[in-house]
Amino acid sequence: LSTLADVARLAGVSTGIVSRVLNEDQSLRVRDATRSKIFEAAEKLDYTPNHAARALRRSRVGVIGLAVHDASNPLYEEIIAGAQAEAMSSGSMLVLADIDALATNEKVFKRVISSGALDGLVLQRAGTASDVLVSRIASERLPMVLLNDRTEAATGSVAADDFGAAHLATRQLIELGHHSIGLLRLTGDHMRANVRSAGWAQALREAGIEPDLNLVREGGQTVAQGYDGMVELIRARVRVSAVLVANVLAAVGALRACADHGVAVPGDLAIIAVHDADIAAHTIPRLSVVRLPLFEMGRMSVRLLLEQLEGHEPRHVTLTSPEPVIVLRESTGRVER
Amino acid sequence: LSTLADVARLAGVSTGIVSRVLNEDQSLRVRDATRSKIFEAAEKLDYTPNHAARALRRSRVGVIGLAVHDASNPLYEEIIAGAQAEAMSSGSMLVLADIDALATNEKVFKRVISSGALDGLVLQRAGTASDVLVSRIASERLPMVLLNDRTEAATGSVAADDFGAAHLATRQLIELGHHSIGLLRLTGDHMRANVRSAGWAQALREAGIEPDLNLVREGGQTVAQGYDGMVELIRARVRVSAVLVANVLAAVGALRACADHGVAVPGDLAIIAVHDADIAAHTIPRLSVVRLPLFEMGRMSVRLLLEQLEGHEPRHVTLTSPEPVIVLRESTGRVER
DNA sequence: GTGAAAGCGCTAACAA
DNA sequence: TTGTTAGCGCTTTCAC
Repeated sequence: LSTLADVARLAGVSTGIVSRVLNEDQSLRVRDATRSKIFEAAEKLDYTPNHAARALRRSRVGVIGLAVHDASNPLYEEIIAGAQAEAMSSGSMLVLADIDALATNEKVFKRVISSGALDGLVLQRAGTASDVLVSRIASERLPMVLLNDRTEAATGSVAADDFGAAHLATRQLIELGHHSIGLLRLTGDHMRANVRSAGWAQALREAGIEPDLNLVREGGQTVAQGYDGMVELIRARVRVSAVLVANVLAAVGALRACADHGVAVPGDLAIIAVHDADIAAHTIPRLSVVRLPLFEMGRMSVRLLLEQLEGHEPRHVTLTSPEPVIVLRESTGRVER
Repeated sequence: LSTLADVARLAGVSTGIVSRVLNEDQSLRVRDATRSKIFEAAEKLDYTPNHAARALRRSRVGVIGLAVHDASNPLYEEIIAGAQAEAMSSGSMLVLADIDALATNEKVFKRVISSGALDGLVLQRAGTASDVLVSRIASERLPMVLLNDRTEAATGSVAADDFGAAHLATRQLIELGHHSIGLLRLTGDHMRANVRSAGWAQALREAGIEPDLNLVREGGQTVAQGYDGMVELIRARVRVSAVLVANVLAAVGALRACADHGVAVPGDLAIIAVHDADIAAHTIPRLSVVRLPLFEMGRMSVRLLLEQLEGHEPRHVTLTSPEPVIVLRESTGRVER
């Protein structure tokens, strides 16, 4: 493979200018002829700068990490795509990691983090033990930004309008005529979970309904967890005519639980979920959901990280636009219109 | 952060031995005292070798890429986990990429590939245009191994027993008493697709049934594609009492299509799918599937890649154990027993 | 047993 | 406008 020196030799100049020309150094005045000689030579040799050498020299590798729980959750698809897009457009490479996998091997993780293999890290925490470990280790060595989770001041964060989404969904249920509205909340004590719960409560209060904690269960964020949560709720034999499920996948499981227990959806129980996904349009019945700007969130998270790498102070941004939007399908019953 | 030189200074030795001791160079005889001084110093300074410097020197970065279509497909979860595990245990880092995202930006992709940022690439192709582009570019610059897809000789490959899986599933259907058995095949003309189709055909022939191509449609590998495929099959008004769907997610969509068209599953139509996933146990009705050793496949793929990096010839391996296993749930009807 | 030194490919400060 | 040079942190050969 060809090196800078090869290009310089072929172009008949020194490596110094080749580097500066190829990197489009503005503060450089070159003869046009030289410039083109260099470009031609680079083209001819199919020159690509060596990653390691550049990283060593610049002490910046151009790689940023995105660590999530359960990377194959379809929800992350959009977040990842957004992050990917932003990373690409700034010439960086995005690498995906699973938080639990990272925590499994603390040794390796520490090495990766401390070795300068990454310039920074975007983290989607969920309050687990792995989270604590991973973010403690990472935060003392790398710039970080947190997704939907704003505990520390020293790291950036970006939050979607989780409150608004839950609020909107709940209000929709109320408008449909429901009074006893349950909640399958995200599992754990973290910002996303709490804020979505708060949106639910607030919407109820605004409608003059006192939120009833007996109608709340943990719904998690997987099909299986959603199933279990709904089963609990059904077994509790409380009066509910509608439920807000804080996560689509959980809602898929919840649907199954209803079917297993003879609860008709939407006849006996209306269901609406937070987040959209391919599958939500194909369940029986199809799921009504509220859609959040996940792509934007991914994009913003790496933008904030990049800012920090430029030396700016960490920022906290809450995405207010595009706004959460309701997608009405079958699980909330037919809309009269 | 501390460097090798720092450690050497603190231990009162030269960087040379520090490097060799820390890397456990066998061909080195050191005084035990020296060795411990070095370890202590490294410990004290919390020394971690710099990734870039080491990569530059060794011309090996310790990073291997895994590129798939649709990374958030739950099927990949297992493959990825397996690959991850193998990579970790050999001290490498696995980075995930989406083939279509890569193909989007040929420039960046080429740069990543040629810059030595990756030691090798594991690729899950599906016969798309992106695939062709990506694998052409990559194959001339990097060692590669293909998942379930064995076209070239110059790259390694690992295949699951797709034939066996499809064969097993189809035989199950036959044993259940079905004669008219349809197929929702994977979209595209690639090995996985063709081999699964072949397994279906072969099982039928063995039972004295001539495979009927009128009963075959494209089912793709997403919920939406499966939906469309099944709709086509239903609209064709052919006589089918059972269908093998080549992918679970597609089967989820197929279920929806049946519901939409008044086709009762398993009453009117039995369905069995290839691959298992969390969701298959939560659909209505629950999906019967055949499970393939995906984790093993991921693991083997990076093992083969690592072998190539050691200078061995590319190998092709077909995973025969563990064998495909049937998981009977509801979509094939109750098993008499 | 251990040290010295060269050099991987690149960038940036300084000279010319 | 271009060339020269030092050095990023590490590994490895060769000398002592």
